[in-house]
Amino acid sequence: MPLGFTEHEMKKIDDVVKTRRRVKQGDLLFGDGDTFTSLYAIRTGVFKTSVSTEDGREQVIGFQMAGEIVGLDGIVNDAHSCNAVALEDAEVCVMPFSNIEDLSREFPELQRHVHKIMSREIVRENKVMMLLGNMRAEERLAAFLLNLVQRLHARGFSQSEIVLRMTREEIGSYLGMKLETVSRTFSKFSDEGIIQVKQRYVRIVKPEALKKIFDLQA
Amino acid sequence: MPLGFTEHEMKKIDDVVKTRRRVKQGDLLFGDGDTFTSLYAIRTGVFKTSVSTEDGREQVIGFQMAGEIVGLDGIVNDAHSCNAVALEDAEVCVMPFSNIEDLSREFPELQRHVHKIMSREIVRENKVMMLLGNMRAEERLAAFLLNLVQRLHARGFSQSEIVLRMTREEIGSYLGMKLETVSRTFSKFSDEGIIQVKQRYVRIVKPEALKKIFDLQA
DNA sequence: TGTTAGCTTTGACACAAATCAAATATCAGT
DNA sequence: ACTGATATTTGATTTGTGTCAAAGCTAACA
Repeated sequence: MPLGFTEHEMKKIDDVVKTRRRVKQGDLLFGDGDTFTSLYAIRTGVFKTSVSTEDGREQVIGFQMAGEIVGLDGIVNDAHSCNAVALEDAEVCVMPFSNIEDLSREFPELQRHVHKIMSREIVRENKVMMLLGNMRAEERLAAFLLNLVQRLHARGFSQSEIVLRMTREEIGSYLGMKLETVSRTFSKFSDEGIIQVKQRYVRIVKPEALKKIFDLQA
Repeated sequence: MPLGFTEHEMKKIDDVVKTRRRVKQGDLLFGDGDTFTSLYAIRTGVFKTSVSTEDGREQVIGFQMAGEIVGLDGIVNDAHSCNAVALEDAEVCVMPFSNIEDLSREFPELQRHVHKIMSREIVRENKVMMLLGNMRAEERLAAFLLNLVQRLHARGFSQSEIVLRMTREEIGSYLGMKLETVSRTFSKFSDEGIIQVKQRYVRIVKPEALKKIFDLQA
């Protein structure tokens, strides 16, 4: 939440955020087609969001963690158009969107904050499109790992160690490649001494080498 | 613009939209890094929006036409993070974002409208991610063509005839494939009698066949 | 502590799309 | 209307990933 509010204002804003909901690992926070009522601020746990085709192919569109907002897809049609699944036991703040709209008419700071959140999501997706449209498998995985540690580090975790909450298949879906290719690319980075991998545990040994892969590669 | 306003309200809203700007073919409406001040509603002409890597690869992230809004990427950092280029001579309404924010605090209908526009863009990008991550060249081009005629038809143009405003390379960039592959796929559809192509002119002969390609394909 | 089910790794092979290359067509500007 | 620049098509070949298959690893549960 943004700064710059009086105590009284904070109180009103806090009210929007007071409802909590726990989501067990593997459970849906919301699903494609569900009626849209609220945005969700993740307090703990990691989620994946995904869309599916009729024939059953899944595309993971993002992995979200503490402090991030999910549910923005639902605003336009008053119904969600993707699935949000907890990858580990999680807790979210349920923020009824009508309350958000009411309050953000009252508080310009909050209004601006909401707009920035939506714009940030658009910009994030632009970057993913670049990744999916232009990059090769190694670049994609390098970008993915760097993005992940950076976000984890911003939340007080290690700069170099990651415990992945998602499977190779989910990583592959997000990055537009098959799980075998994800696995092979992990192995390749490991052979080159850039990372250490043991199943879900990844240690980034040479972050510069990863950066090099994904911005020097022609 | 949404309905349900009084005459007086309409007047105030119209004021936001009164500034016009002409953009010549090939010119930038805004570029990556430009200070963000306004959203732009396209009145005439077609734009492409794109992002680039340091090493010069371009990823087209969308083609926008009359009635669509560009510039949402700029809100989060008060600076644009993509380029918007006119693919033909165009005219836009310049809508200073601070005016939009002021007015949408006053008019809940407008506020809701702005939120929906941003959410719609998020949902659109989700679909593009599915396309880039999961589909094969033929499916991508089929989906692209169907999307294009559908939007053109909604604007009063033909259901079956398209004059492309973008090159094969720009289509390829958008769809995550090389221009040669775009050209070959056009030729293949043409050989199969699904479409007729002559350079930028495309006539969709069998729309069902295109639909079949992109939702029946395993 | 054994057993099962679900992940992950690795190998061999196939194939869709990229790359390289050349010919043709079209457009913009003089 | 000519001319150079740009866009498009098509062919030959290469290559990065996908596909299929099998074995190994891990974790959860009885």
